[in-house]
Amino acid sequence: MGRKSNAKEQLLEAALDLIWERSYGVVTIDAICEKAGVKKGSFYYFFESKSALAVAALEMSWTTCGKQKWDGLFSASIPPLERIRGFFQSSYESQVKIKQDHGQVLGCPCFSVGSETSTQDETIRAKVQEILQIQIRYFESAIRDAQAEGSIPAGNPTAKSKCLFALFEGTLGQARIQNDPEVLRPLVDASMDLLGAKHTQAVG
Amino acid sequence: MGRKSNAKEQLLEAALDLIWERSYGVVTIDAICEKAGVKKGSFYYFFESKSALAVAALEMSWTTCGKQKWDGLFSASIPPLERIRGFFQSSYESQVKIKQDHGQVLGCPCFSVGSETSTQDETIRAKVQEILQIQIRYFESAIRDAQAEGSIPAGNPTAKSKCLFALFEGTLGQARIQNDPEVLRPLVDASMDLLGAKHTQAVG
DNA sequence: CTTGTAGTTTACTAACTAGTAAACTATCTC
DNA sequence: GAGATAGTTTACTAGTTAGTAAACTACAAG
Repeated sequence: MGRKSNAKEQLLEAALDLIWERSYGVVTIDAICEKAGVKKGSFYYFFESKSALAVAALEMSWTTCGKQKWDGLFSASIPPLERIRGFFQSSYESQVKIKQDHGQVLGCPCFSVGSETSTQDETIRAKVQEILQIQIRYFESAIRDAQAEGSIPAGNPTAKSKCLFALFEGTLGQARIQNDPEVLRPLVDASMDLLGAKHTQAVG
Repeated sequence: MGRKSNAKEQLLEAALDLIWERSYGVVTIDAICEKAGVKKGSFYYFFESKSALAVAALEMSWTTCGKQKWDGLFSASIPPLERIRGFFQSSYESQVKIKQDHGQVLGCPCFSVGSETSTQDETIRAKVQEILQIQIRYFESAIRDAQAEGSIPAGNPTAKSKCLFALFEGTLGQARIQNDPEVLRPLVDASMDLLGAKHTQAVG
């Protein structure tokens, strides 16, 4: 009953896009509404604030896009070190494409927004932390598998995964600041170095 | 001739503080003026925009604080790997102190502001990139020295330094998002792992 | 002690921004 | 086709914001 609408989805998409391209603090509700083609009254019908919209947008982005992508890249059907190499290769390719589409390397929306808002907005901070923790577990699982099959030396997989993830996010940040996806290129090999793996040939 | 003033310095300090604590986009010129105890007319006497102020504040922060600190920590009088271990130990301690003073882990102002503004403000982006490139060279030099004395295996020092720096900034970002300086603790050892150094005892 | 210079203060405008209230409209169910 | 429900639109307020202009003040050198 009532009438149908895709305004909520339009707002979520517009918000994610604008915040990713620009930044959380600089994007106004008016700008999000305009990009979404939705009037401000409707915005407040669906969301109580910009903050609430951002949390919902990050959640949506992860559950409807990110998760599938990570599940595929970290599939247990792939040898563990190949998962990691493939993931970094894919990240590089993603940012190349983002630069083509948006004219800029944008990096990781979660980490950027999290770092920007962490001292100002607890709900965004918590959502970002939740998603990042999930992502770290993909690394952890692959590292554990690699250690089990003996392709890298034994060691604390939790610590190693955090380390690898920090390397990843730090490099993404650099790529955004330099607006150059090539900054991500060395990650494929650097990650293997970090884990103590022997060098192998490139991923397909 | 004319009259004396410390308004410019007050504005630079207030701006750096506020932008570091909150974020660039969310801090207004009015807020900076209030914190600095300076009227807006004076602000526009010294700076043409918030962007120009931010560039000047980052520059000042590096030349009057950062540089001395890095010079001391990366002094050639210290064995190369100890420089790196000492640097990460010092970064950890800094963030502990920052959390005590500001109630929050704040990370690296340069990287945070750079990531936030890179798609929006070319002058800030360029200044941030300049400072970050300088910082990477401290790592590079220490790595070269470590390789020369044989305490780590040979390898491309430029690539390794970028890698180490990304690990550093990524971890600082995580520490800010989690508001927990302990996230930085493992960097001392993780950096040695990354460089392929044998484990040694803790720094003094 | 006066004149030029460097910096300060006030008062203002115009645009923007978040947020609200209420009238309005489409669609489903009975 | 009468409600009820779900969503939309308009028009508004009150507060904030960037930026400007011009009068004002302290100081130093001649």
